[in-house]
Amino acid sequence: MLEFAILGLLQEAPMHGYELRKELTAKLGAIRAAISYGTLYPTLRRLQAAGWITEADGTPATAEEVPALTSRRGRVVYTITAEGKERFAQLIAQAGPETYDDTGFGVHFAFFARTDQATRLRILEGRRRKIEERREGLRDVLGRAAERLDAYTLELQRHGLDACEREVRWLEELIANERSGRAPADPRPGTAGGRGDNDSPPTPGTSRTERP
Amino acid sequence: MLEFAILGLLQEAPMHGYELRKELTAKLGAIRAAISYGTLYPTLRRLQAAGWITEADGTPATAEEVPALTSRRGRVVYTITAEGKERFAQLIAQAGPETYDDTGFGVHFAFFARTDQATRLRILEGRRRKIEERREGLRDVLGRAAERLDAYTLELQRHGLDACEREVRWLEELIANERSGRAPADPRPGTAGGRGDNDSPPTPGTSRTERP
DNA sequence: CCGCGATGTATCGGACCGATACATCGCACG
DNA sequence: CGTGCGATGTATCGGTCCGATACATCGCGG
Repeated sequence: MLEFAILGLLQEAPMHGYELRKELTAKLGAIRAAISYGTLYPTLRRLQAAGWITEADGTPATAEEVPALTSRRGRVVYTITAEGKERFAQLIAQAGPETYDDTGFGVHFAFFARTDQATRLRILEGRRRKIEERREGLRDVLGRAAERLDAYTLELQRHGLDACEREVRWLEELIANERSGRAPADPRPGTAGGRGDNDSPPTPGTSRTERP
Repeated sequence: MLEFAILGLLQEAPMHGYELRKELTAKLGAIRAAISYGTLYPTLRRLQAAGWITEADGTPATAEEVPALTSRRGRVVYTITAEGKERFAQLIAQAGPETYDDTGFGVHFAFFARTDQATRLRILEGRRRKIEERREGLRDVLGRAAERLDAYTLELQRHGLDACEREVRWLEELIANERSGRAPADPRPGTAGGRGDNDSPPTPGTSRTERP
């Protein structure tokens, strides 16, 4: 999961670890807490060993260029390689059941702008399926086993059920939008959006079309 | 976390591993997927080593009928000990910041029926605080960094923000109920509940008052 | 009588977290 | 002028938990 996110982020710009974590937090703040360095740095080394990213010292390696108003100390800047981009595309294409759990889905969704429409649809529908199953499980418990559980546990289930129903509806909307080729959260024309500025094109292609 | 849940469940009845997992799934289905056996069994052994649970063979031990080869594998039934109950109470009393993240909060909440009111209140307020912080972070990103992010990422943040606001409201209700001594999800008298049967007393004491 | 799904116990590699350590930089405050 | 302090930055370690896998028993229908 983290591997996927790093590969995705480094395609926007080369970064060092600390920066990577901040960007990760900004992008994934809705679905998970800040990533731990205890995970980040070992993962970076793993990706580097696999040849998917390369390490470049932050200090002016190319002689006099970039006087660097900051840092003499080794800030290690990572850059994604061609193999890394390929790996990222492969991870998207392979997106399977593990993509449907909470974290996996969120991370993949955050990089939908780099995902082709067919895969987006597949992931959204897989996620919906999974949430529907969870919802049915909760309904079962609330219906059949209600008297076995205490009031607090029941309240927890109710809250969870509500969240499930809400997410299913959200996914339905996204799926409908996806099928009609609109951008996410782009209401069908005629409904006032409320929020004025919505740039970002209808995200038509967005596929990353590697060109060697 | 799992340790806490096991100790809590075994106070209701002795169980073997498989059963424990099913009960765990029923009770925590709203907040997390089924627990893995790769976690459950090692944890059970750890708890046993610590003296908090004891192992008892499920089959009646008829003398020296020891399984020489592939004979009847005993279902291992675990029972909580007095030390285990004490440990559970201690875990509740110590409930700190780790209790405020998604999983930690959910698990503790599921055992609120075994938690004294003061601690319930403390946990609910800590959780609310944490969600409020997450909410502010999301508002920040949506406000300040919106143009840096693509439409999908923004949609994810909006959905997350909505979930945060919803959870804060839910927590407010629970806190208000808690302060007034009502049971959870017990609307103030006068509002029709819609759901007919709501047994479970107002959960007045519910404290487990260990008596040495 | 055979297969098959539910029940049941168990291990192993790997992902990820939280605490901790340490070093540099800019700057506010005395 | 220096001094401490918060942000930046890299790194390790122990521990929790997951997912895949393996294996054994039981009841049931075909």
